Amino acid sequence: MKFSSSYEPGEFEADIYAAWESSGVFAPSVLTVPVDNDGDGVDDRFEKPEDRDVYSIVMPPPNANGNLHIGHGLTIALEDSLTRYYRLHGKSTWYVPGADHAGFETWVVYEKTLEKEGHTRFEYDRDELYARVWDFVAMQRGNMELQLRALGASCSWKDLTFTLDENVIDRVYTTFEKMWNDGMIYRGEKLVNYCPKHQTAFADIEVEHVDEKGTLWDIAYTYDGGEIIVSTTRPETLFGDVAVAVNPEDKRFKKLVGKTVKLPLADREIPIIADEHADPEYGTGAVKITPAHDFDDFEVGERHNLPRIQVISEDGHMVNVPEEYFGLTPLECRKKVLKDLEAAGLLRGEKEIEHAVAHCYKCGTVIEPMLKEQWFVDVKKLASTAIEHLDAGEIKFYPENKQKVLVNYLKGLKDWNISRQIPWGIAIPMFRKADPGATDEPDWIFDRRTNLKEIEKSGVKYVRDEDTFDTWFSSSHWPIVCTDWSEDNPTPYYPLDVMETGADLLFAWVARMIMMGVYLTGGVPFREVYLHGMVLDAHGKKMSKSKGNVINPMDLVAKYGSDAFRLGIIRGRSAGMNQAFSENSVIAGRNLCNKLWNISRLIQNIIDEESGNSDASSDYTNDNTGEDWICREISKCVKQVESCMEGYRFAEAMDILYSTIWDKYADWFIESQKIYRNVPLLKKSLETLLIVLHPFAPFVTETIWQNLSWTNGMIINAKWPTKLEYDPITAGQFESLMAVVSEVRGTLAGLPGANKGKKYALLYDNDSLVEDNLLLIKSLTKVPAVTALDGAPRGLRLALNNHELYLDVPENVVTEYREALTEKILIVGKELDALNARLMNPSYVERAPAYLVKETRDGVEEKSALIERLKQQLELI
RNA sequence: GGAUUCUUAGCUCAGUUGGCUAGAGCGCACGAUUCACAUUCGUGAGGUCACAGGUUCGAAUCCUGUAGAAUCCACCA
Repeated sequence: MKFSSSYEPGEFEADIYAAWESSGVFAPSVLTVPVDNDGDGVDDRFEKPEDRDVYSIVMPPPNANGNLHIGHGLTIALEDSLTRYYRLHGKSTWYVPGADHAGFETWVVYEKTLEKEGHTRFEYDRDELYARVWDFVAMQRGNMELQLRALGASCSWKDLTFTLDENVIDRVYTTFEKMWNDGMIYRGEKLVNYCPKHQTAFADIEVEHVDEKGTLWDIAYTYDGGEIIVSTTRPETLFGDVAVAVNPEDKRFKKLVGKTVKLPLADREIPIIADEHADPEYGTGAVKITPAHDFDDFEVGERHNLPRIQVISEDGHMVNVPEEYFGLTPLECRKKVLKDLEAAGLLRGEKEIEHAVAHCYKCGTVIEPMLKEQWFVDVKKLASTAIEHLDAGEIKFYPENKQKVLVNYLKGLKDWNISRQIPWGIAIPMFRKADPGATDEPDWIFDRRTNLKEIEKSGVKYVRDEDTFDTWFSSSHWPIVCTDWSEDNPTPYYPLDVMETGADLLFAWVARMIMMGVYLTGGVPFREVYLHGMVLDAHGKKMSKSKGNVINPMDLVAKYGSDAFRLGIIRGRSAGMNQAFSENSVIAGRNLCNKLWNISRLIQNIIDEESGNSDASSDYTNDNTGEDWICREISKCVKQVESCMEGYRFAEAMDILYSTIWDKYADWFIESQKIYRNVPLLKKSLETLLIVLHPFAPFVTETIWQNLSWTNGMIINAKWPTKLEYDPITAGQFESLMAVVSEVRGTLAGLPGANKGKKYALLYDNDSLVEDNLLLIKSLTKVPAVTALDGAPRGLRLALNNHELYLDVPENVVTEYREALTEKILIVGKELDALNARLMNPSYVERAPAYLVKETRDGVEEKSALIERLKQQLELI
């Protein structure tokens, strides 16, 4: 087999992925695990999750017609590592890939291309637009899926779920119908966040609040014998005022409550009312009430049963206003109103203030609160049931604190506006009676035939609602639709083992999946939630196109390989934390892959040289120095990786693997095997490390596996290793040897002056550890010779270890070394003092655990002995 | 305004219930090198763990406060 001198990922990755995919290994092997709970001979449910041998996880669907960004790269790296890890454990794993129609995002892109062609959405009806966007998406689709493959995602492609798939729409309609029947859906005229540019409403969560400077104007509203001055940032909405509110506790205005005042610039009287909303401390303490254009005022209006007067239309122009203002944009109107107020002597002051202004998260346009009839979901029950399940600890969160944050959010959750005025989405299956006064039939009926503009029921004509669902409404079904769960067809893959996604989606998505899962299935949709933080640029700044600091994951994959990217993106990352990312960590990953490749190359060379040893790995025995030790270290590594994966500590698992492979396996064990060759152990140990690394670096481990002469099948299907056998005493002895080697190296490198780094022979006196490992020590330290001391000790005594060892350096060099030696004595002396001080403290000796006290005592003994040896050496000079 | 989190080496970050002399990668310095790997090997420098108190035999870790940073939520006209 061929191992070139360095690992070239580009030569292998595509073929390896194709081999996995065509072998069918991505699909789950077990479909049902029936259990007969009550023993009546009929299977009535599936195994409890903790007993089952399946593992399920679904992919947060990337935009179907987009490209993957760095965050997707992280998502895939994490989810695929989990999937592969549990597959190696023999579980039937199901990683369901997805593609998102990305309602609003895609719509914005498509609307731009429409504009470029000189058209607007208003020229077409909904079905036409839907068909056009469908084609538009189909044309661009596929990139994302290729990129998932390039990242090594071992997901079950035949189960790919698109958010507009028929079964998704069916499920959403079924849910909507159920909610409708349960009385949880209502049509309400409410103020919604409305983007005048996109002409659609948004959920609260889709709105971005930005602190901005604004002006607060004081305007006089007059009444017989006086005036009341109100403060407002939006004078143009004055025509929609229906009241002036003052705080009931505010003594200044107490007498005025109940009076009416004249609305400036308009011929209308409005009442002065008392409401807590008015803050005596803010502005003048009196506030105008415009229920149709302000969220607070809307609520005040509800409390006081006030009318709602809409003065800004959905396309952003003034309506229901005096003629001279009609048709102006709100901004034009504001200017004119201010001018006219000033002329009328009613403008009493203005002041700069800072306040939060809502913006469209996509185009930045200021959100206009707009009175609209929309479908709402009553969330009270959904949220409270979800909270019950969360409080019962049915979902474990990583990081832990997110559970509290989520419950807090659910407690304050407002009713959910699910109507969107965008054609690209799932149509709302509701129809309105064409002639409101005609019959006793209901005004609205549920019907799935959203492809029809009109339907007839009981002889009454109904017209469809043209709106579509908020994408989060359908997305909240994701665990259910991906696992194909249904009332009559429960599956062992539901609930999911884990939901992995970005921490920024905790509210928008995770919260809704939980509410929906609990509502529809009676149980939580996943057992655990792992939330990753944002991937920031190398300087800890958010990546954005405008800043030009966006890193494209595919560029890194092309440059360093898929595994390098995966290793790099996971490194140094912990749950929920936004963390910086730089190419350096990818380079470190690439280096590890290359290291492993070369380790394998050397081992294969050794095996090729040892004739007749190309059969599958067999039993091994540890015969030589270092072998028990590496078995111990690998066993330790496997165990630690297991515990890390259980706690979703990916970065830590990787660190452990990195140092085991590099600092232990390559630097010590492989080096020692250049002297002693234990072919069965070489095979076994390499296989073990390859398997344990495979979840993180699937391509290189599989490529090596395929290139080795003795391995069978594919590593993706391998069995997770059990511990390697070793003798702990021998394992410990090797550490003494390592310490000796390190001291020789360190001492040589630290020799003074021109002798720095020069190699001198190592002399030993009556030392079996050294005597038994002459060749190994010579090879590891690169000293010219390791020989028994003849005659009196000479040269430089190695004092750190309790061995009688000397470096055979000339007299003058020893003398020059004196200073370094003195310094060392001082340092060790300080350490000894610290230990002694601890022992002098009676509380410590009394109250600290015995093993610690013993360790301290041992330390004192050790350090004293060391100082003794160092002093002897000094005297020798 | 509220919530959550963070502050550890030049940089990016680990440090699981408090326990010896606080770790890693990258970077840096010095040295090595035909014989698996320069994507290499060896050695080393670099930290009053943001600050101030407290609890404890013992604090990077727990508590309180201060300062700074980030994210999310929020109706301040």
